[in-house]
Amino acid sequence: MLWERGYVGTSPKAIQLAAEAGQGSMYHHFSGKAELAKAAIERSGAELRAAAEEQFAGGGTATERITGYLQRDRDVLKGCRIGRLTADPDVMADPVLRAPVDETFGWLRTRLAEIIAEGKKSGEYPAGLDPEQTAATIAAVLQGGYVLARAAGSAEPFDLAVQGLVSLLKGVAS
Amino acid sequence: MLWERGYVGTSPKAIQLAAEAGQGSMYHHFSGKAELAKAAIERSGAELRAAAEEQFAGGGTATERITGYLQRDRDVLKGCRIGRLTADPDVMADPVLRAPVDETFGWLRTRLAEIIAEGKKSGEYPAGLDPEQTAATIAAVLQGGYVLARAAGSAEPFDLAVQGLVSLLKGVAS
DNA sequence: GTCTATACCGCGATAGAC
DNA sequence: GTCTATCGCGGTATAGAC
Repeated sequence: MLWERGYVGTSPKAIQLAAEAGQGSMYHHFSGKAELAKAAIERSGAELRAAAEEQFAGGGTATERITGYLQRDRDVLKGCRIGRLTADPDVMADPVLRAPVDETFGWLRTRLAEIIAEGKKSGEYPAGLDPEQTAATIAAVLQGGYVLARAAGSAEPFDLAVQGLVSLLKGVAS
Repeated sequence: MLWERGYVGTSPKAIQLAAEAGQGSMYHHFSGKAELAKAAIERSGAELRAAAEEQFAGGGTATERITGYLQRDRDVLKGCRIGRLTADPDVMADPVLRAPVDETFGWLRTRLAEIIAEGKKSGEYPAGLDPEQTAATIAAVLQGGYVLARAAGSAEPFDLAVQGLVSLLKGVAS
């Protein structure tokens, strides 16, 4: 529900209805909306990391693993579960809720930078390529691709952006 | 206010307070929240186009104009006024509100593609570079850069992503 | 054209019975 | 642990006076 409607747009009552749980149950197990959201965000972050690592850990060159990650099947029009939360004022205002969002993208950028560094070591990428910068660019293309796709009501801009990035990466690869 | 709190997070009452206008005035000039938001979104879209065109129309090579646009001063942590709306369920669900968002990004991608096509014509970029793809990638890096920056609570990821993209572009340019 | 008053609803949380 | 009842608040809009 966070994914579809965001934090502000999701009410405890709606959650209870979807979970077929009563008010009392919810407030017995969670102190309130924020704590419940925290649990949900941490879970989504863990799932995102697991899904990404599946691609990263597979064999192949750095470019192969990165393009595999970029081009894996995605629910493009629904956007990114974690990324969409950055537009939620209440999430951004609460350090406890922002933390798991921050950590997830921090992990992703670090992991991508490692793979690019490996690609440099193996001679796949030129020595001048900056791993941190390139990692941020890759993560940004995905997040921005979701934004463009949702704006257009079509997955096309996402696919174009990803293809454009892959072409640029192949352009600098030896 | 749309920029800071989004559509769902902005109430008519708050708007009236900020504008020092009464309820009656607002409902006399606008049929309701949606129509008011439509006007605001269209205005933001026009401003975004004007600001971008300022960079695009300046002199210089295609790469210079694109990097000028990418690196211009931005309120990174506040995000993109138009892009953030793609996370708003009520905006996405209403075709009338989504239309100006769609048109703004449509215009931006088209304009960037034109500049890249000019760069190809002048021999700055290789014939194999796809203008539409590259344009989508550039727009996505900006939108995604905002997302990463807001997640991190720092402009750094945005700057890294932009620099990474500029490096890749320069890598394929002759 | 602008004002105040009012209406209706749903949010987020609490209270206290069972 | 779960239930129902209730609370106070603010969102969104309308009514009708001025």
